[in-house]
Amino acid sequence: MKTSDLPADMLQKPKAVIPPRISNVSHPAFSCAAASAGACTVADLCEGSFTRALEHLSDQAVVQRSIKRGGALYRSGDPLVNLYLLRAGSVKVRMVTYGGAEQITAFPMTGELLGLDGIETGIHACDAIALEDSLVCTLPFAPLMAYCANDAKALLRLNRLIAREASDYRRLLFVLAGTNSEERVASFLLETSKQLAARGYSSADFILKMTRDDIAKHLGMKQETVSRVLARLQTAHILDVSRRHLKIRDAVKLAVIACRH
Amino acid sequence: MKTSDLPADMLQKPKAVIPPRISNVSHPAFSCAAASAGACTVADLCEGSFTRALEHLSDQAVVQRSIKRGGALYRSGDPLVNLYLLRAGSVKVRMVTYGGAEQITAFPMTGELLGLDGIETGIHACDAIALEDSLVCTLPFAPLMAYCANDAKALLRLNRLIAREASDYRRLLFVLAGTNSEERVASFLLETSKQLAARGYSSADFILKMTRDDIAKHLGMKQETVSRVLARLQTAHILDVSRRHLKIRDAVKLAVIACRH
DNA sequence: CGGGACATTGATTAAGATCAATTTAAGTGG
DNA sequence: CCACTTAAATTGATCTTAATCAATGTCCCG
Repeated sequence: MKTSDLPADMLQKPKAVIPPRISNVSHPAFSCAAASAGACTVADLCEGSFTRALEHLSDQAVVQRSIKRGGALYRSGDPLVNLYLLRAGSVKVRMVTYGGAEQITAFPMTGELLGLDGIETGIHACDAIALEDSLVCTLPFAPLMAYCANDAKALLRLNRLIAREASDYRRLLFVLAGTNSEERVASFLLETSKQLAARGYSSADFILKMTRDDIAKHLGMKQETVSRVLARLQTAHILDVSRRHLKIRDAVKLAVIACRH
Repeated sequence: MKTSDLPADMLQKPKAVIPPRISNVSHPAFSCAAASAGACTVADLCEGSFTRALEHLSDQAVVQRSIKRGGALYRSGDPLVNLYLLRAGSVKVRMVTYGGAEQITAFPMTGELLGLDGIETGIHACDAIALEDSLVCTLPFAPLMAYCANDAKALLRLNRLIAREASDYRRLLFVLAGTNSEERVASFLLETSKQLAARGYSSADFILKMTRDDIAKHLGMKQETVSRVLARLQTAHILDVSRRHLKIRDAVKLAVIACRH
């Protein structure tokens, strides 16, 4: 599984649904920068049996799909048909109550697997909304399962991917239940920074793809509080904030704040 | 899959690790009251293929294990060897930070499947601590997976069970991120009430197995606040509270409170 | 019938929500 | 290209909620 040199920002000018250029070796689902940088959620699946599973699938149905900024990859209530591998762009995954309250459960980035929230019931429990024009590979769920049944390693890996979602929520649970607003924002920023670094981007200088309100709805706080915390961290020379553009000036102090409780 | 008439409270005087009495039809893993009442997490697995999987397994390794109140079924850091079906008693599942902060992720009751937090990495991420003397059936994980590979329906069911954990956390996330202390306690009580009802117990008059502090550590608040909220609900004639003994006097009002946000 | 864990209750403080007013940036269409 | 429109972000003043600190009460369990 070597990587292609497909640019990470190929979506700046999204081009319809064009079949991806396939480099000499790699499967379209894995010709992403994230995989090469080791940040792909499914990266450890890239070698060996899971790759074969996907190649098997690709004979019939692995296609790409582009989603415009603000558009939905899937919505709560949709039947689970596919899982999706995020190839470019970024997404928010959210639940919405009848009352309109919104909880953002995750901000997946390139290389991550989307759609697992549909597995429990066969119906998606969340909305997946693009934060910018994005591109995914479609992984039909039923054939994927069928393949895994014939491949013990792939099966274990699939199960681990599903279990990973619970792990992620468990961590977020901890943050929401046990920390104050400053710690929440700090750990969110560190997490984002780490994820970007794993994808080959700067860990200290980046653009947030989501609004303050999105961050607030992820961390269980209000947008005003997010703003104020960022302002405070700026004053303390820990961050440079200019709207969505963020520079981490003192990652150590930020980590200390994140781990205080 | 009919049920046996094994008493639900058989653990009041726990008897060593004695092989279960097997009724004429049922598998030991399913001779629990919860399964008969339809409250078993794995209940929909009880019929058909999954039962065969477990019968297959029982030839080799399905054993029961008892845990004393306060004892650990498994601990964070333990390798995943078994999943466990809770047959009697109750449990808290928790994470603990280096700093000693504790987050209780769930209070499983009879019929629920334990140990899924070990699947992602092969190492358990949580502690499972008995809130009272309890009894579990041991389900060796590796053979279970091996069996599922041969049975497409069982495989899907296993995956759904794993995904269910994420669903539960997602719901809790919502509560922690979006509601005040009164709403949190109200939804916790309603949830508990519902689960008990599903197991054939009274939904309006029950004994909590956990301390106020456990509830607090589940809901992201302080024990004093839990106490005060309960007192307020008592004053409002919605509850009758006497330490762990709880009566729900007005389930409708309680539900209104739980859904306010 | 102690002793210790658990629970309740009160007084005070601090953190974050809420309400409200600007400011800033980014599109959009003439 | 500029004026106009609008979504997003910031900032301030005030209010509410729950945390904190502290004392007391009570029920099991050995």
